[in-house]
Amino acid sequence: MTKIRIVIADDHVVLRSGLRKLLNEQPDIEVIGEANDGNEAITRTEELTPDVLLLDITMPNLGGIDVIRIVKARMPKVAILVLTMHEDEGYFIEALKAGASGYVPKKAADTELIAAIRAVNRGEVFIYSSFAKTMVTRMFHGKSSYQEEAIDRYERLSRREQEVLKAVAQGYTNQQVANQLYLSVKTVETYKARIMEKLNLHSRAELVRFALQRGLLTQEA
Amino acid sequence: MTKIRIVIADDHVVLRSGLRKLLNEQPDIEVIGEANDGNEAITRTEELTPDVLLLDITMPNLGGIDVIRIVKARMPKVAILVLTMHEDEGYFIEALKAGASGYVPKKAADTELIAAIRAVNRGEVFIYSSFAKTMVTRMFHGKSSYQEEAIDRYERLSRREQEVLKAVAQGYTNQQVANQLYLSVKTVETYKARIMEKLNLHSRAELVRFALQRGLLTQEA
DNA sequence: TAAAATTCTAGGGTTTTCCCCTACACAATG
DNA sequence: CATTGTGTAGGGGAAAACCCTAGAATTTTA
Repeated sequence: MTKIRIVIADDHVVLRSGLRKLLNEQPDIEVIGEANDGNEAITRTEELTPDVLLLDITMPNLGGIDVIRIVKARMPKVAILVLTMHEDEGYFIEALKAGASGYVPKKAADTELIAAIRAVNRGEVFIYSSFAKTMVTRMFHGKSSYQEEAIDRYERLSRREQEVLKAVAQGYTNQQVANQLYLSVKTVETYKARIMEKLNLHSRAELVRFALQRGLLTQEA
Repeated sequence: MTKIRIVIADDHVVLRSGLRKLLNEQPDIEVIGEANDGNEAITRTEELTPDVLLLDITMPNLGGIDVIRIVKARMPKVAILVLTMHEDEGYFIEALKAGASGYVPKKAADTELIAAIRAVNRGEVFIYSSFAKTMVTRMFHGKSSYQEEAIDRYERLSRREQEVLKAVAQGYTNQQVANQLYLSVKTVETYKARIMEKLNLHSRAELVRFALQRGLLTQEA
């Protein structure tokens, strides 16, 4: 009997250590490597070719969604299970679209995590119960497509537009953004208008909420 | 030889489970209880009177800083060790002021966490190395008092001012805030001006940054 | 308990910012 | 080679924000 070979990628060392103990206790699971950020996650996965990559989305250097895409492109046989503190449906959908096989929040029970690992290793898609429920509810209320489409469309913003979006959400005036990016205020205004149109937003408040959901606003920035 | 008795309070069940394994492996440490939110942290601590309360700051229902204050007021003998993903100096200082004996980020190594537990159990204050470093650096640059005072002064804002601060940071216009709170725009403008003065802020961007650091901007809100 | 400070509320007038529409060059794409 | 997307920007009017001032209510302090 071969064990399920796992690489854990999470920037919280304490969590990794704990998980390692927890998972190694299982008779059918073996942690074979760890990674501290997105880049490491990719190299470790390529080096070790695990059965399952247990991945946190919010990590320094390289965002988890991109890691999923890259790993899936290079090694489609590695099942990716996202383990995250985000209980946001936006991330959830995106992770699955990018190629993840499962999505488990950190507030899940350890037994659920283990069940998820086994499921994705068998080639199944594991959807954490409360997310499944939320999805159904949202769909009934017709909110799903509306909001998730907006979140999805973020990727279609050009680089400049993304920069402007972030700066505006941070509370800078158009003039200040223009100074930061060495542009005319007018140019910034145009970008902003296009952003609003593309994302179907109608006020700065909505724009800020969007940025928050996308994780664009952090302490460091 | 009596073991160090610990209660773990964190809303991430997976993390708790892992930590439990990790800590119970130590010969001198014993996890005697867990809590899923701030309220539970308090009741568990009162029920079990552990030697050390290992506490996450960001939890639902009751914020960690308040938990520190309450636990310290009711059971001053329990050492509180904060374990958090925040690497923000603001939280750090506040936690210590509120009565925590130590502060360890989740990205710390497991050995450091264990060392910290032993230290606070002995009655020492454990300061994670990088924070100590940051503190010293900040002091040399004179930034410490400046910014931390501002963070401190937040509590001196009146309730109305706090409401306005939050709403403005969320990107609402003064008019929109006024509508939400059933006030005149003019009143909101006055509050905003006072907030800016009290916190020594000079633009919406600074206000947003402040709100972010204070954790006033979250996905839910 | 009286005086002082703080808080809640809001208007007038000026300055700044934002928003709608328009415009053009360049690149990619079909 | 024409349509679409991106980077850039202006003019002019509307909206929002800012500075100053101010009174009533509440709280704190001397």
